[in-house]
Amino acid sequence: MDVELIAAVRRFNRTVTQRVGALDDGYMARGRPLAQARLLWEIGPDGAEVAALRTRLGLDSGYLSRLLRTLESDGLVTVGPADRAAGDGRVRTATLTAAGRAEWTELDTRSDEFAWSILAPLTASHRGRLVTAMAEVERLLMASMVVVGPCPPADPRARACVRAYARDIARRFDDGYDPALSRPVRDDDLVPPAGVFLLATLDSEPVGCGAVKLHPDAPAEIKRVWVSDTVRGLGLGRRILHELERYAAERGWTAVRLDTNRNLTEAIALYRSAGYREIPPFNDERYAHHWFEKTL
Amino acid sequence: MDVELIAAVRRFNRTVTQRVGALDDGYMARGRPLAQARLLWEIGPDGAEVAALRTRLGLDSGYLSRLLRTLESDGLVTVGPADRAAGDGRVRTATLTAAGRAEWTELDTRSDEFAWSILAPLTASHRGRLVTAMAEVERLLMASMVVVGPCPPADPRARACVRAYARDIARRFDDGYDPALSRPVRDDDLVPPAGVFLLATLDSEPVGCGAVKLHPDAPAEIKRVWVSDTVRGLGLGRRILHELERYAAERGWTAVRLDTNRNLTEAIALYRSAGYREIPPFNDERYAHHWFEKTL
DNA sequence: CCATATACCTGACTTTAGTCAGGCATGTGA
DNA sequence: TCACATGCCTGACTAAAGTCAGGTATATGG
Repeated sequence: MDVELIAAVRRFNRTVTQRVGALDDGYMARGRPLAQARLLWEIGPDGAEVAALRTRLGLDSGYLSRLLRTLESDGLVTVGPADRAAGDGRVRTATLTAAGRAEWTELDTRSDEFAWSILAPLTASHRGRLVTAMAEVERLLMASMVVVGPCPPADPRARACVRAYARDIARRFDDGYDPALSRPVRDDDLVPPAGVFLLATLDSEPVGCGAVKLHPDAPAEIKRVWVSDTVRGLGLGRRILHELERYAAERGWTAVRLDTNRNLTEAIALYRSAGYREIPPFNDERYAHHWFEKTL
Repeated sequence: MDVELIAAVRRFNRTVTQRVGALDDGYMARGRPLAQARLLWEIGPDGAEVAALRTRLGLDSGYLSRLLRTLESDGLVTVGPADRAAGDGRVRTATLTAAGRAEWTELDTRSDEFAWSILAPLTASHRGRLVTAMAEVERLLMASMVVVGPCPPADPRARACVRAYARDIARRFDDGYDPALSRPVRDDDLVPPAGVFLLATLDSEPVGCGAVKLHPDAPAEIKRVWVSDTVRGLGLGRRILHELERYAAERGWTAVRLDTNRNLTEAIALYRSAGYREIPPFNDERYAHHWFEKTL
C-alpha cells in the first residue's frame, strides 16, 4: 500500500464528494425529498420497471413502493402492469405523467446548470483540461470497479463473452474465424478441477473473460482472454492473465502456455511484457502463428 | 454553454459521486449515524473548537450541540472551555477521549483501506495515471470554487492579501520592495465609487486579490493583482483581471492601464495575452519597468 | 394441481436529520 | 454601567429515511 497514492485518493474523495456531491443533491432536490427526486429522475421519460428501480437505487421494496405511491398521488407517475406482451404479470412499470415529464425535464435542466456552474468560472483551456482529467478519472475508476471471478462457462454472460470474443477475432484474423476449424474447447475443461473460466464484470455486466485448462502432466493452457472495448486500455487483460496464472500456480502448475494469432498485436505485446517467451508450436491450432510459455 | 463539456461533467458527477461518495460514507459510518461519525472525524486527534466544527460541517448550532452530547455520553469526546489562555470564555473545545482517539484511528484506517480498494485492482502504471488525473481534477475543481467579489480594502483578509502581495514582489524585484518608496494607494481610492478592491476566496479563505482605481478623466488604473501560489496556474489571475476591467467598463471607463516590474514575467505575459499594449510611462512608479494599456 | 418462490404492496414502527424558539453566560461598544 | 451581540446550550418539534413483518396476486417446477 503506497502511502502517497492513498493520500492523494483520499484528498480527491474529500474534495469531490463534499463539493460536487453535496451541491448536486441540492440542485436535484428542489423542495422535494431527495429520495423522491432521485426516483423520479431514475424512472426517466421512458419509464422503468419497478424491480429495475429497486436494484438501481438499492432501496427496500416497501420503501420504494411507498415512494411510488407518493409520486403517484402527486400526479407525477403512474404505475401499471408491464406493457410488454406475454410479460411476467407480477412485474409493474412506472411511467411519468405529463407533469412528471415536465418535472424530469426541470431536473435535467438543473443538472446542466450545475455542471455549467463548475465550468463557468474557468477559462476555456482550463475547462478542457478539467473535462479531460474527469474523463480519465472516470475511466480508471470504472476499471477499478471491475470484478474478476470464476464463472461456469455455460453461464449466459460467459457465453456472451465468448461470442463477442469470436466476433472480435473473426474481424481481425486474415482469413476470418470459423470455430469449427479451431481446436475445440469443452466446457468441462474449464470447470474446476480441470480448469477455470474467469468472468470480468462491471456492475454485473460482463466486460471480459479468460480461461485456463490445467492439462495433467503438462503446462496449463490459457484460452479466450478477451476484454470488451468499453474497458480496453485499462489493464484488464493483464489482470485477467495474472489471475489465470495465479489459479494455475496455486494448484501446483509451474508453467502456462498459449497460442495466438499474428494480428493480435496488443495481445502479443501483453504476453511479452508479462514475461512470456516464444516457444515452438505445441499444438496444431489452425489460426495460431505464435506460441508462448511462461514459467510461474 | 458547451453541451459536450456539460455532458462530460455530468457523467463524471454521476459515476464518481455515486460510487466513491456512497461507498465512502459506508466506510465512514461503521454502525454509527453518519453525522456522528463525520463529527468525530472532524474533531480529530488535536481537538477542535465548537465554532470551527459548526462552520466546517455546516451544522445548526443546536444540532451540533446535541451530537456532541451524544458522543460525550458514549465516552468518545469531552467538551470543555477553550484551553488557550485569555481566550474567549464562551468558546468551547471538543477533544477526543482515549476511546474517541481509538475510534478516530479506526476511521482513518478504514479511509485508507477504502482508498486502497480503489487503487488495488489497477496496475502500477494505471494507478499513477489515476492519481495524476485525480490531482488535476481536484485542483481545477478548487479553481472553479473560487469566488471573486468586492471587499473593503480594510478587511483583514484584504490586508492579508496585500501583505502577501508585498512579500511576493519583495522577493522577486531586483532591489527588494519598500512600500514607502512606491506610489501610495489610499484605501479610499479602492472603495466605490472611487474604485474597487476584489477579493478571491476559496471556502472563505483569501487566495487572491486585485484592485482598480477609477481616475476621473483618465483611464482606470489596475493595482495589486495577486494570486496565492496554492491556486496559481489555474487562470485566477486572468479572472480577477477580467472582473476589474468589467467593473471599470460598466461604469463608463473606456481604457485601463497599469504598471509592472520586469521580473514579473508571468504577469506581463498575462497582460499581453489579455490584450494589453505597452505604452510610455504614465507615472513615476519607482519599481515599474513596463506600462500597459488596454481599450475596453 | 400443489408447494414454493417471486414481485409488489400495506401498515406499523424506529432512527436519523434537521429546525426553531428561547435561555444562560460571556464579550463588546457606547 | 447598560444594551446588545455572540457562543453554546436545552426542549420541543417535524420531516425524511429506512426497516420489518406480513399479505396478495402471479409465476414455476414437479
